[in-house]
Amino acid sequence: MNQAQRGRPRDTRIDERVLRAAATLLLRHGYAGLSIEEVAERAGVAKTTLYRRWPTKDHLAVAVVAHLQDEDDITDTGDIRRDLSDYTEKIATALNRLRSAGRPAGQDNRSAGVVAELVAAGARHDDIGRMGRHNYARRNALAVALIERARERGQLRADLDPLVLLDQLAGALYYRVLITGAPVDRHYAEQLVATALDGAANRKEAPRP
Amino acid sequence: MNQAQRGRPRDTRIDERVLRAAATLLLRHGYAGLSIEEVAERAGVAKTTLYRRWPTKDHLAVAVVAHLQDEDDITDTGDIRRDLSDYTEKIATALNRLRSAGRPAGQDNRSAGVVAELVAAGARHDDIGRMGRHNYARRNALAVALIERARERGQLRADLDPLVLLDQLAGALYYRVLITGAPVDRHYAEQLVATALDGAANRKEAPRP
Amino acid sequence: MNQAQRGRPRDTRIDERVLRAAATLLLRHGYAGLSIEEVAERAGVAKTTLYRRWPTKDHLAVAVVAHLQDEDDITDTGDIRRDLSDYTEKIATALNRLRSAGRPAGQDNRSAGVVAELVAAGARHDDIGRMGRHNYARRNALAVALIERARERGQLRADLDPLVLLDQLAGALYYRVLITGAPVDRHYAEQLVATALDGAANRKEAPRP
Amino acid sequence: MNQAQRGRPRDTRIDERVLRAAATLLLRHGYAGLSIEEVAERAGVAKTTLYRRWPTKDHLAVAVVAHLQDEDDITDTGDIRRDLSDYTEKIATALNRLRSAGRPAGQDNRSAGVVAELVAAGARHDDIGRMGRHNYARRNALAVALIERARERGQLRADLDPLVLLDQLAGALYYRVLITGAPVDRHYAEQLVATALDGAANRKEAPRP
DNA sequence: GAGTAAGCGAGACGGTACGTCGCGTCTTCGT
DNA sequence: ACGAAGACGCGACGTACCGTCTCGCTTACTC
Repeated sequence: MNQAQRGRPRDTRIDERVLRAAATLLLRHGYAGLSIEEVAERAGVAKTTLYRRWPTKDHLAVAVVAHLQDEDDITDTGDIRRDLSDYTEKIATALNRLRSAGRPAGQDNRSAGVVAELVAAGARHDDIGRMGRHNYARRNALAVALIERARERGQLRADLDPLVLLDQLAGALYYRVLITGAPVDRHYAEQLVATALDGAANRKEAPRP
Repeated sequence: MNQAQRGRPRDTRIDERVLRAAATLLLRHGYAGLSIEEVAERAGVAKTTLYRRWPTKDHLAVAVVAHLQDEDDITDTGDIRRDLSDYTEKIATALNRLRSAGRPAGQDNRSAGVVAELVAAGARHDDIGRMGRHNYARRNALAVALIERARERGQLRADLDPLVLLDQLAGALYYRVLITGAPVDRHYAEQLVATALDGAANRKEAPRP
Repeated sequence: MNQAQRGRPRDTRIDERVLRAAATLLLRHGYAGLSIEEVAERAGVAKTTLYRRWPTKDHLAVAVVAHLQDEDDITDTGDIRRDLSDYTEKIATALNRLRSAGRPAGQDNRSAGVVAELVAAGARHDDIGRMGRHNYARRNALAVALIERARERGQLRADLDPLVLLDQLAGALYYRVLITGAPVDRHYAEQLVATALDGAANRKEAPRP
Repeated sequence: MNQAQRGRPRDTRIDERVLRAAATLLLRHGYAGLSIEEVAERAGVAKTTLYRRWPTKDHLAVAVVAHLQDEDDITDTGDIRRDLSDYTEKIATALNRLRSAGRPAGQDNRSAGVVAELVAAGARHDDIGRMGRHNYARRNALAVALIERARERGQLRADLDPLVLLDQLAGALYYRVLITGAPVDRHYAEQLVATALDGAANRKEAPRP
């Protein structure tokens, strides 16, 4: 059965207030600008209360970002080219949100760092890392299913490894956001999908004789 | 001509000693385990001397990694498939070095974090970010030239955007290392290149009707 | 009524431990030998805790000395000559304690410096200066009262300014300790009082005709 | 004979420039505001050059103040009351110069600290201490001679210890400047001398029965 | 409705590094 | 030698945040 409740129950409104305050700080001042001390003050909450829910600043930050990103689900229209473009664009949108949210204007490097710090957080704490990988696996599983169905319809090569294709799409986005700083948008998503599906090799001539 | 020398010249052996000490710490204990205080002590150097050369722990860390990675140049054998595989593998090797160096065994998450922290460092300090992007641009320029030559030889599509192809190759590697934690090796590099060149679409039938 | 207690109360034993450790260092190695870092270590206390109570090394040093000097009160026997000698001697004793405490032997210059550094501390920080002057004013007020009573008994001149007399007594002591390095003891105190009371002028002849 | 000169002779104009720069800093920002680094820069002189002349910041500071104070000599008019008042006032003037020089307005505590820091400097370095005491002894010797002559003229008690009288005069001044912060001026000097010469005791009645 | 177990606000505490400051020494070149 | 320039070692400073703790008070559920 349910564990009988003992003692005063947690005030659920607090989570909301804290996450909002933390999100503000995180997006405005980057990861370093997110200090537990200030979050507590802004949320009108004691530090103790914070630590009771998120054992670490890293955990809090992850929760903030998870809270920001609404679940994007995958649509299957039968047109794999379009479905993959949609999927890719959704990832791009989420990344862009983290990248530029709350920024005055121009290229916002700071928040690009937020993504990196989250990755680092995953490396610092096993549980965060596991959770992150689990989430990615879950998301990927849906995309893999999409690809499988297209393959069964004969739209994709029979020997294609779906994960490799996904690596190429999502990877390119992360690479741009994290490393080169180049922009990612709908157009880039489509270009990516086109290149990935049609191949870079020239098929007019014998690609491999 | 040469600027006349003013004052006592910097002791060049110090850079060497410091970078070595820092590299040891960074690879052994991850980014958090890299403390200026201890680097100074191990290198037998005053903390002020460190700060005179690297204004920040982030700057030092970047310098360390730059120092670790020997310049990988690109070879052009005429076989684009092989050249790209080599190039991709070189990146993978560099990433793996950061990932697992000094780790006892098994999957080493900690050092995956090093890459992430370096990215974050680039986001925290404009100068580091600029320098990083500049370096990537330089490396990419060589690869772009390689691709252009192959295209002129008729091996690649005329309408191919070389940068997109490179994003797909390098991006997939970074994605695996940073996000999913999957392994990257020679085999993966080849698989990546094959998928990218030949395309995911099934060409036996009409790819786009 | 009493302010309701908020938060964890300060651990009062810490003050004791810190002041003891600081006193040891101060008396043994002089002002320069008093380092917050080492006090913290010896007292088994975090540096932050120290700074929470004494915002500055100067503040700590003042607190240490204040803690060393037990309140010397003034006795009124009716014999002003004796009372002033006692008072003067008490000051001398306190100064000597600072001067020679913990010194191996011989003329101890170092600790003469402690007095000077405390004065300098009062000049560096307004709050310390104010507090110091306040304390001296309080002590002087008692002595002034003593003098007033003696004057009412007809033992002192009617037109005497008590503060001037006190300046002459205490000042001579500080002057010796700080400037000339000459010794101050009971005998000197009595000599001082005698000279001050009886005057330097020769009264056998008309001092001012 | 004189040691034959070897090498380039010292540039004598440098002392002047340095002392002026140092005096500015010392009077404007107090002892802590006197930094060798900045003195060197302002004087347009290398730090090395500074250290070749004054082995320590303390030594420099002492030199600065010594340079500021022009030698006050003692005048003997035959009127001991007036001579002592003059002497006392001269000391007061010198102290006031250190106390208020360069201050915007109001009571300037900072520079009161300069005096204290000089005393502390004397405690930190034996040679400074010795030199300081020597100077005071020299000055006092002149005053003692003055007093002796007055005593021989029958103006002062035969059993008077001249040094005690001087302690009372000079001490009171230093005490006010350093400790209580009270003002010292011509009027106070006269009051001091009067009290010291005539005595605090009431001579109308039997002072000591 | 008295007990009691937990939540909560507040703030002290230990700890770890950080980056800074100033001193006094040294090394190099040029005068 | 002296002088300018500036690197270097050293020692401490005061700060910032983290995450833990100890108070007193509040809010439920339970008996």
